[in-house]
Amino acid sequence: MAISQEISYRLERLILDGGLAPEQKIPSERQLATRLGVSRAVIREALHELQGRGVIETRHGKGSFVASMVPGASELGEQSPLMHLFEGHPRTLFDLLEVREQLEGQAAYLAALRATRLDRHRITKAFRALEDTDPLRNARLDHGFHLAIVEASHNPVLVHVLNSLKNMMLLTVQASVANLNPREEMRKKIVRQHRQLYEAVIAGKPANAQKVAMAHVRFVSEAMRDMEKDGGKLIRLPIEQDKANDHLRAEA
Amino acid sequence: MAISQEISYRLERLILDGGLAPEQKIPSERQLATRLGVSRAVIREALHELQGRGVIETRHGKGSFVASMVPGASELGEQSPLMHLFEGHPRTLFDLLEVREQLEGQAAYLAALRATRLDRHRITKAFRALEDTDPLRNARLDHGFHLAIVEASHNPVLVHVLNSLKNMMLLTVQASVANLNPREEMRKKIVRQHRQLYEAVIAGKPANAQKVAMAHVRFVSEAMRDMEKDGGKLIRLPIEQDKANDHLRAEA
DNA sequence: TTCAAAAACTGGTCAGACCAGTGCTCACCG
DNA sequence: CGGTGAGCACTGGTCTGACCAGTTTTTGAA
Repeated sequence: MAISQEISYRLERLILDGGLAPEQKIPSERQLATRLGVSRAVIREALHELQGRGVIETRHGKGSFVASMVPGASELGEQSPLMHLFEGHPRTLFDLLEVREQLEGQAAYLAALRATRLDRHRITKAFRALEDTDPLRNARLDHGFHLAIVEASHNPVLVHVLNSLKNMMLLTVQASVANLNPREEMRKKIVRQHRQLYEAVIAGKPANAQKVAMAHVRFVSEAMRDMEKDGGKLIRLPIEQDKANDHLRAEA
Repeated sequence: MAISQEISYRLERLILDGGLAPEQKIPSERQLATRLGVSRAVIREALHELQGRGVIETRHGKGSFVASMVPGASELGEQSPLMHLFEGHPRTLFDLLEVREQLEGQAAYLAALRATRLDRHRITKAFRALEDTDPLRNARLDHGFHLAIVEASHNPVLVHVLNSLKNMMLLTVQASVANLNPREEMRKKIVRQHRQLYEAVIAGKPANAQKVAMAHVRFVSEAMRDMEKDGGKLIRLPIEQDKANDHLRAEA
């Protein structure tokens, strides 16, 4: 067994057993190296391993800290490993949308099923605002409308996951959504989809709401895909390899 | 962002996206360092991080390999169940399962649609292992089977989200299968569900695969709900201090 | 007393060296 | 001819010491 791994296990056990509390600071790399009688490189490798397991977090200039084991904030949140899957690969965007299609559908389904009076009131309010407002500036309202529905699903996990996915999307394609609406024809379709979704949820028709919500996401997704194509950028097919990483492969 | 982390994410994406198959060899540390224009230390840290996440395995003198999450070659010392030491809020557990039902269904759908020959091989291998093994000891195999399917969806976002959800579940209760299987009639049902799922995916029947996968998660979910009702608070592990590691703590 | 510069931390990266397993090659010996 | 073992060329594992880059503390001059 490699020393670096022995050390990572030792530290992990110490942390998980409660010897070190969450948020607590771990001794500096140089200190650990001295005390354990190994080089700093070994310590760094061990810490990276723990980092990979989500046991610790490391901050440049500050130190390493025991990660809070509550999965709420850091697990799927903004600092999620998912974020780093991007690297500007448009492929990931559509992977995201693919997942969102499913989850938005489920959210709509559950919302139609579980929405309370208060939920319906919120959804209605968001929908009215969306309809009455200048379509050129309604990105936020659009978000609010969908969020109201998701929250009406009364499933915190779903809310959280969808929120994370949406945040990640906004970081990459902020402009895209905005560019979608101005095209009159598309705007009308989207408005109609929203209305259908709204009515299905309020009317308490789960299956219908799900179908409409999924169609909505898929429509947006395909519109974006078309836009990408028109822009000259080619979208990679699902299973196609990423040639840019070819040099990472081992030779045969 | 640290370079070592960028590299680990880059490699991870390549692997999860199907660019590198399980058991496949990764270029040597020295090669990676040269090709990516960084020092070997950075490469080693990145690899350790991936190792921590279980994405790769490293063998002294041989090289690093994409981990086979599928049973077969990972005969090395079974990692003892890590934490699982929480007393969960059952509510969150079922919220999680609700979302998982949807996503596992989607994964199965996409897998049936997109699985390559290699994917089918891996899935088959995992399925065979699952069928041929002592049902009392197959939590890992069950996980491997489902994971093989999820990965065949070729959607890294889906892989990550489902993995996160599963990790969260582990914080609440131990793997469901371990608790469910001992009941003979349930075991048989689960086995049949697995077989149906397997056949649908291999046969390339997306809709069918999705339906079966969702039914499977729902079944497990309901079984757990019943168990809860029967008053079974699940696993709890003793917490043991390790005084021998006192010198690893930072001074107050 | 105030506050900005400097010092003293922290982690991040680099270079080159050497040790330790693994596996291939090829010349030597029976 | 057929082993077979020593050597060599790989692989990862560790060490050293240097320097860069953020963060916090100390310090000294205005």
